[in-house]
Amino acid sequence: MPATWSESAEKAPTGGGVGVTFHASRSTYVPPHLRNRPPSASTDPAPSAAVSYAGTLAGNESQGQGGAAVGGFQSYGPRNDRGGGGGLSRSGGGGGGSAWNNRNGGWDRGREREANPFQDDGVPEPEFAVQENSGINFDAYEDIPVETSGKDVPPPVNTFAEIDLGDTLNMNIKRCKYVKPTPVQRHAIPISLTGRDLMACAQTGSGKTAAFCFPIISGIMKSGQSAQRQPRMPRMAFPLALILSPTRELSMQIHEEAKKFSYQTGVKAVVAYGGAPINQQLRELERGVDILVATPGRLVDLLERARVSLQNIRYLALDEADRMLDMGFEPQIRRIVQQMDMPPPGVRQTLLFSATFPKEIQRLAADFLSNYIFLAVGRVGSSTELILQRIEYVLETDKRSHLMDLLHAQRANGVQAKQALTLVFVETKKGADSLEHWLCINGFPATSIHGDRTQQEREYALRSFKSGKTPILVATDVAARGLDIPHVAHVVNFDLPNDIDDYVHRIGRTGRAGKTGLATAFFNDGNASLAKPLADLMQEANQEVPAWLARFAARSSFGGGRNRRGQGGGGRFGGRDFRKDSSYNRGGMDMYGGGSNMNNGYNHSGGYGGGFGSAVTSAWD
DNA sequence: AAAAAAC
Repeated sequence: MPATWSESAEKAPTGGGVGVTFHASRSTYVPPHLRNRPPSASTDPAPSAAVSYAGTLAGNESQGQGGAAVGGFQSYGPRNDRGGGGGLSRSGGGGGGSAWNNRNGGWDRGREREANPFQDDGVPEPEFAVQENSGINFDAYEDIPVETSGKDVPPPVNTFAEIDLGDTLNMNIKRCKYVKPTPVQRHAIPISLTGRDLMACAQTGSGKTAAFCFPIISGIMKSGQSAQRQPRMPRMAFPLALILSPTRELSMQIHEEAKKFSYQTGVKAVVAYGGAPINQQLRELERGVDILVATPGRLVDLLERARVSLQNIRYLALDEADRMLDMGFEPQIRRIVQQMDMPPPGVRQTLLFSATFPKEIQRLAADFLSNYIFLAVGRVGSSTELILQRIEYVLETDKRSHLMDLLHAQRANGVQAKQALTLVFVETKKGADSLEHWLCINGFPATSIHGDRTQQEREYALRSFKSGKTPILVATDVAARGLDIPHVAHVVNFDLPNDIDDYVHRIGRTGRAGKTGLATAFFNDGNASLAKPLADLMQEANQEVPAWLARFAARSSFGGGRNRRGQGGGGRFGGRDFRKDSSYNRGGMDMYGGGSNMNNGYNHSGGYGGGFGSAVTSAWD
């Protein structure tokens, strides 16, 4: 899928009816040998998508809940421009093979041809994209403040031309329609190219994936070691780079991006994640892999089967790094990074990226880094000002009817509103199922994504949402982080999360690439512990804080509710390196080290009873 | 207390 920046840049100069060219370039034909292939097992985005779409045309939503397109949403019905037979008449640059130069094609076996990743993103542009004419709002990113710390920080660059990434990579950057580096790329790429370890906090959707992929691809190309095999162990893969992410769909997305960036460079990216047949992934790995994108569980499986060795790893990247190191994931990550055959910090290069980075997680992360540079791009109120945040007091029993009011209003609001994709977050998997069902029986075209659905169902739901076929997606936190879904105009926090960082990531699914977005949250007494950090967040983002919420905040913070978003009087800068805390200089890494209350002005909020009450989340989503 | 992540 296109990075949001590239996509916007592409649309900007052409204005009005650009989406049309997109449509013309979509391959719609499904070659016979690819029909009925399970989408989840495929590493080729184009054919897998086509397969699913064939299914879409034939039947209903996977849940079998009919009546989806009933009340007023007819415009989202099955697209009929799919069978147009225009598959070959691709316009635009990119060169290279056609969409069905598939690796499994018999005539091509052995010397496989690299599928052109620019040809088809796997998901057709929604119909309403035709009407979309908003260009990227570069101005919104011009004055983003940046903080770096660490020894000998290389200076940022202003253009891609200033960076020696190599001709092929530069061509791919052009193919992606990247005009100039985003703020995080301007800083992170030079740092990574000098071989330094990096902890980077940057807004999602601002080109984070490219920021760690470009230096990795470039470095592998320069080393001339791509696609190494070990003749003595032909069945074991020896990747040079490992990119870990917390969800399967995010790993898929990173892999799609990595394939674009590495097109015709000779650098091979492979993805491995659970819920999908392992055999196809094993075959891909056997063919050679430079960049392995994976979720932790499947990778551990592959390591235990001795099908992957990490001994040649020169680059380790953790996307959503704070999530990867939180309680749920940390043991697995430690096992992969510290207890297998991966080279230690200082030998490998380690790159950590996230939009949020609580101090206690920064502390953990230091174990994986060597002499690293801390980078924070973004300021409270800069990026999030693009998202209009609305908090409404809604009793648990009223949530459904209130949601229906919102959706009706949206529907009645004319063309603009109809174009919107709406992402609804709930707390539990059961809640997701039940809300999806309720929406469907009430005539709203909804689907859902959560961890109890099969991988096939998850991927199908996401595609159906992205394409606009099912413009309402009910999701658990599986969809909260990293996913780049163009055209999400409205995020509804039907249930608020307990952690303010999760809220930040959730609302960040809208308002991307300089566009504006709307985020509505249903708040009630059950969310009291979130009142204070939520009110602080909104204030810092120049949002209007309802008086009743401010009262809630005053009450709950008084009770010592632990919230991590500290409060630094006034325009506190979002990014902060935990090494600047005095506690760090004591050398001891004890959790409640003596100095932790003395950091610069953070601790006068009510919630610091636990020593880390003051910990601050870094840059913003 | 929930979600995610292997079979």
